[in-house]
Amino acid sequence: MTDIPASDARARYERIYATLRKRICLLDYPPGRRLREEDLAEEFHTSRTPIRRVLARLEDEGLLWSVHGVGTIVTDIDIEELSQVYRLRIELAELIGKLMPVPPDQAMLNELFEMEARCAELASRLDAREFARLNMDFFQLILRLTANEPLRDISERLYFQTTRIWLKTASRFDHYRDMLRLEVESFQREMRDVMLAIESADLSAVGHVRRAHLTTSFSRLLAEARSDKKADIN
Amino acid sequence: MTDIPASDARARYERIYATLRKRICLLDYPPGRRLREEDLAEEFHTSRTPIRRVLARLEDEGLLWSVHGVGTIVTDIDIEELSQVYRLRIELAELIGKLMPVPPDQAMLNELFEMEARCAELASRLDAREFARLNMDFFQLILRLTANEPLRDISERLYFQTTRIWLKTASRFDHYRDMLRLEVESFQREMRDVMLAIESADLSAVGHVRRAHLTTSFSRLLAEARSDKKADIN
DNA sequence: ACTTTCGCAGTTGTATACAAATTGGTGAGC
DNA sequence: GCTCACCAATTTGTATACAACTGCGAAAGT
Repeated sequence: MTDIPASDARARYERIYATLRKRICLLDYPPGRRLREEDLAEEFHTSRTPIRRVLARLEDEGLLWSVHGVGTIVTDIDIEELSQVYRLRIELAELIGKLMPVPPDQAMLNELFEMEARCAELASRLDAREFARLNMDFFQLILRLTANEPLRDISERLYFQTTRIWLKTASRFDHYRDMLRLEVESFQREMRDVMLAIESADLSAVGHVRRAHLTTSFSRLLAEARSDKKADIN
Repeated sequence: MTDIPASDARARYERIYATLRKRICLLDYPPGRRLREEDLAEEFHTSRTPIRRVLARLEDEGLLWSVHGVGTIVTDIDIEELSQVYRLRIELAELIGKLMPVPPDQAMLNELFEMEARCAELASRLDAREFARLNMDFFQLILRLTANEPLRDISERLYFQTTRIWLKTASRFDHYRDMLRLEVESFQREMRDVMLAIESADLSAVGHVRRAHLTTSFSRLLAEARSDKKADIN
């Protein structure tokens, strides 16, 4: 059996999809932003047709919303609506260590060490966008701890549905930097706890650790958002 | 706020999608079957363009596989590969009763009674295709027991990824009718247990019941499939 | 007889012209 | 000055012509 031809059409499709998804989740395209198919077609040196396939998928996943005659708009996100996605993510986090766990190899451990270094550097510099990127990379590394592919796909999908909310919420606050510091510190603890669990060769413990951190991180966010909304009303 | 315009383009898209998905899962389009975009376009009185959007989604979900220059082919299914999806479905079954449970209204109970009648009738007639349809309807009713929409979406998606396997596996056996009878009886018990759990107003019990039945039903299938493979080798 | 090459038929992928829908503004009417 | 109707610009949705690719078979060469 030879290599799969890799069908560069499909490869390009995946590349554009990943690119746009990342832009949306890092708020390069903030909620409400209108994307023009023709602009994207020009940027990626193609026609509207392949672009439309990418946009259709992003729409199916809830990141975009196309309206005939108007445009393709980045969806807005509301923390109350997203709380359901979080509830589910919290449950799935535990499954990652339970369903077909994959002991990490040395390459993976090395990547983890690198990330820890990036995190330490981040703790002193406090760059929100860089935090979001690190968080994303860490998540995708964690996914490699399970060989259950549907679980990986679904977890990733839900991750990208929720991850924008932190950046968006925090950017509205004046104590933005305080929130970020708190979050980076919490993330640092999560990485440390995950590494300890991995070292003790207990992947289900990784699940418990991540579940706990996801829960606290979400309720912290929820509390902030609600206090903000209350302040708006008054 | 008035009614959403319902954008009949999107409604048609959803309709065609649901139609083709059902055909694939009832084996009207068996694994390996080649679909021609132009035929489908003609059947649904449209052009290839909207059809291609539907096919792209079915491909993303693993039910189809498009190859440039060859055709769009219904994917084959292998029970060993699908066991991962089953593992996940088993875990999610329990969540349906746990995350935002929705007490069933009278209309839903009536539908359940109707299904029970269909099931009883089925037990005497033994029609595999009708069994698959009833199973599908029952599953979609169960989904209404949770208001957690992402959980609903994901559970549905995984259901349609796995449901063909029973029909496909069973149809290869000469004791096909025995298998079907066994399966219908098991399904009948599942419905009864679910209704008992609902009557006692304990939706998390529904989850446990369904988890248990899904587990046994899958291992039964797995055992059959493996004994068959072994017989092939000898 | 076997192998290899070439070409044709058939299908999906891409580009593009056109249709349909919405928005915003402009001007007539009051 | 205000309202309403209508038109034009803009953008997504659809249809279709064409390009790219694959598989198969025929035919030529050995």
